[in-house]
Amino acid sequence: MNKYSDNGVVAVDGCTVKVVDADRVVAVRERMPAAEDLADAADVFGLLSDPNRLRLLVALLDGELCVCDLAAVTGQSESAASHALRLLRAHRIVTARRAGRMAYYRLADPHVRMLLDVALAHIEHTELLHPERDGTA
Amino acid sequence: MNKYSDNGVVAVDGCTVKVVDADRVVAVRERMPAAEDLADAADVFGLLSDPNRLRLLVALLDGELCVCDLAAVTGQSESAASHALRLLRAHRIVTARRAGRMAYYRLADPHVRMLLDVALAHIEHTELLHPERDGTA
DNA sequence: TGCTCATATGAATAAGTATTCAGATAATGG
DNA sequence: CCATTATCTGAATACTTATTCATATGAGCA
Repeated sequence: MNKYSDNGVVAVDGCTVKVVDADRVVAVRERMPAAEDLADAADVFGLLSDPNRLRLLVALLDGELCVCDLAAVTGQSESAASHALRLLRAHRIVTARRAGRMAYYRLADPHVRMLLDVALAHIEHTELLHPERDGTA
Repeated sequence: MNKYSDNGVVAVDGCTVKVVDADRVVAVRERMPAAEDLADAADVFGLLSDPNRLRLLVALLDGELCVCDLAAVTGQSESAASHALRLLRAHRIVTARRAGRMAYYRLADPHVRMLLDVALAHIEHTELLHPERDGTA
């Protein structure tokens, strides 16, 4: 038995809160990542939560592309693409290489690449289960 | 050589758009998942993009918890937790089991579990690189 | 030098989203 | 039953975010 009992109270931010399984609450709280780390992770997920940004990143999985090609691939205006790319660049998810007046963007974050791979794998998997959706655009 | 040339135009939604590498634009567009699938994936990422929801899901990685324990673990009001859980439930990311007046929630989506695992692995990895942040809440 | 094109930016609007509070529902114990 | 407790819900507020349009920057080219 622990110093906390089930069906008791737990101290949260100084004040006490009623809980059902106090031991597990304490244990899970101890395993919870730091607030700052969770905020960072949430930010990354947030950047992936927009269909247009997601399209941009999927397009970049195979290698770099310039802004106008990215706009064409993702079906958005070049201005919208540029805004989106700026956001992604600010979070170091993509990097830009300038060649004359063109800017070539590429995926810079292997962690994001993994998340994209998981998402795409899931999409393909559901395609197999539910082939009523056409996989191409 | 393809029917499209580099530095040409590509048809997008009926109207033509200037591109630099027309072949790649066409190729990438063909590999792009369906809009609906991308929207679904973006939705899932969006659900993971809030720190409080992320905390809820991380807490559920080890098994089910009731609403008041989830509120305690994640440091939010029970009302806020309930709202968040409702959203997650609506998207079938968690499921609820009722036992009397308590509701026990659990992670229901293995795909989301994978995404959480990737995110947590990344957090732990950066912890090792930058130990200035304390891993516990 | 002046013109055009690729990209970037700012500001404004519009749309979406989180959080809170008050109250509703429904189950338990007395 | 009545009071209490756990959870849920709706509506209001405040906040964040996407999208657009107009314009700026800056490179190549005539």
